[in-house]
This record gives sequence, structure tokens and C-alpha cells, in this order.
Amino acid sequence: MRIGEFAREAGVTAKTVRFYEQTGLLPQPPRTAAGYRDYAPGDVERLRFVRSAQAAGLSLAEIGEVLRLSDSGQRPCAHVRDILTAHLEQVEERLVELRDARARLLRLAEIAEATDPGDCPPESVCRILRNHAS
Amino acid sequence: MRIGEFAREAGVTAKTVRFYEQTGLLPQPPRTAAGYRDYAPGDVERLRFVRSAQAAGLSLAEIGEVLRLSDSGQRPCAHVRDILTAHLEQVEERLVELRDARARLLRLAEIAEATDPGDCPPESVCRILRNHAS
DNA sequence: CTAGACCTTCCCCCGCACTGGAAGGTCAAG
DNA sequence: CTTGACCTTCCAGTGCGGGGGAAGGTCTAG
Repeated sequence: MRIGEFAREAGVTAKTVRFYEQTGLLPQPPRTAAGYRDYAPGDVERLRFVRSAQAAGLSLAEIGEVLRLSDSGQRPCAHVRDILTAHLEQVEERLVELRDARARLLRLAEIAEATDPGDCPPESVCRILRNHAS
Repeated sequence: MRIGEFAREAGVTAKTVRFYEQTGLLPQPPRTAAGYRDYAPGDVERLRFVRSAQAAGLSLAEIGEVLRLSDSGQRPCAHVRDILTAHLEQVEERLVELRDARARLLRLAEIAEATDPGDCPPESVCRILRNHAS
């Protein structure tokens, strides 16, 4: 199986596969006589794992840690649990920030509705956006 | 007023001020005989405007558009409203994504709780993270 | 035999908003 | 006179996850 088909099987590009190999997420596969990468059908699972871990919000570095643990024969379960917990906290924090941002934007939109361009003193850039930094 | 004080007045660094000048957000100020940037006290308002607009979620590019409109004598109100509306939509979308991500993480955490390392077949990397991409 | 689809390595580039550091000039206080 | 705080320009790097494209080799169908 050459790199194009291998990549398609997991829904990524050949570029991405080479990149993952370069960063150590995928091992270097054997090569054909012509120098082409030659993957076994079963190799796709590891690539798919990378994608689902990514979909769960893990960074490539974190995925690399999990893979290295697994490759060294350990069960990465505990480490995975830690990572998931940390990510959950980050997501919660980000949700709070985003809700704040939404509240700010709604407040500004309200001000924008109530603002007549004629009211704006010409010396300021934009009344709507002013002085709401706090 | 030299750049350090000017920057402090708005809560940024001198580096940032130079960067804003370089990207066209701030005009080039006059220089002293020694080549130092020389700001008038009133110049701080524009810098503060940049920071509050940024706090409202606008990118520097968007802030630049608003400033250019304002500098050309136009009222940027309508444009500002458009930008705010677009940002509100982006924030809503992002909130949906994050809520999905949280749900995924909670599901995975549940699986992690219920998983005994002994149950994991050695040939897969990590059962917790597998096959939950959808 | 040739077109075109695929593969290789290589190096640089994207966005975003800065930040770090080198090498040098300037100014006020002690 | 020296120290140290400040300023100047210029170049390069950060993090993240790849993407663009050149220059060249290989394979397969018609």
C-alpha cells in the first residue's frame, strides 16, 4: 500500500502522513525497490488512532506521549485519564471565557443599535467600541 | 512623551507600540533630535481604542479597517456593527463546538473510569481513545 | 512511446500577535 | 566619568499543524 491510499484510508493527505512520520508519531515504513513507502493494511489503525485522539482534543505532542508509552509496552490508561481531565478543565475555562466574550459582544451590539452616527463626536474613532475594556 | 511612558499609559509594551506603528495601526510620530519617538498625550486615546477593540474580540486587521474608515472622515458605525455581528456568530459557533468537545470528553472520561487496564487487548494503543471519532 | 498519476526529498511558508535579543546611541543622576 | 535606564534599528523566533511548490524519479494504461 503506497502513501496516497494509506492516507486516504484515514482521511488525511500524504503530506500529513510524512509530517507525522517526521515528528515520530508514525514509524518509518519499509520501502519498495523504487523508494516508495510501503504500508501494511494494519498500519492504518495507528494513523486512525492519531486522528481520533486529535478529535478528542489532544495535541500531537500528547498523542506522541501516549504512543510512546504504548510502544514501550505500558498501558497508557492512567496517563490518558490525566490528559483527558486536564483537557476537560481547559475546555471549561474556555467556555467561561467565551460566554464572557458573548456577553460583551451583546452589550456592544445593544449600544450599536442605540447609537445614532450623528451623535458621535468627530474626534473619537468609534463610540461603540470605546471604554468597555473592563 | 517617549515610547515607554506612552506604552505604559495604555498598558502595553514599547515593542507592541512599534509593532502597531509598523502595521499601520498607529501613525508615525514626530521624532526628537535624538531620534526618539515623541508622542502627544492625546495620542494615547488611539492606542487605548486599539486595546478596547481587541478586548471586544476584533483582530488587528479589523481594527485597522475601522481606523482607516475613521481616518478617512467616515463614520465606521455600520462597519463596526457588521464586524460585531460576525464575531457574535463566530462566538456562538465556537460555543457549540466547545460544548460538543466537552460532551465528548465527558463520555471518554466515563469510559476511562469503567476501563480496567487488564481488559485492554495489547494490540491496540488505547481502548479509551479508540473509535469515538464520529 | 508517451501522458499523467503518483511518488521522492527539499526547503520555505501560512496565520496571529507579538517577543527576544544583538548592537549601538542618548540622557540624567551621582 | 560612569552607571544604568531608556531609546534606536534589524533580524529572527514563538506555537501549532500542517500546506505549497520545485525538481526529479516511477509506474501504468492506452
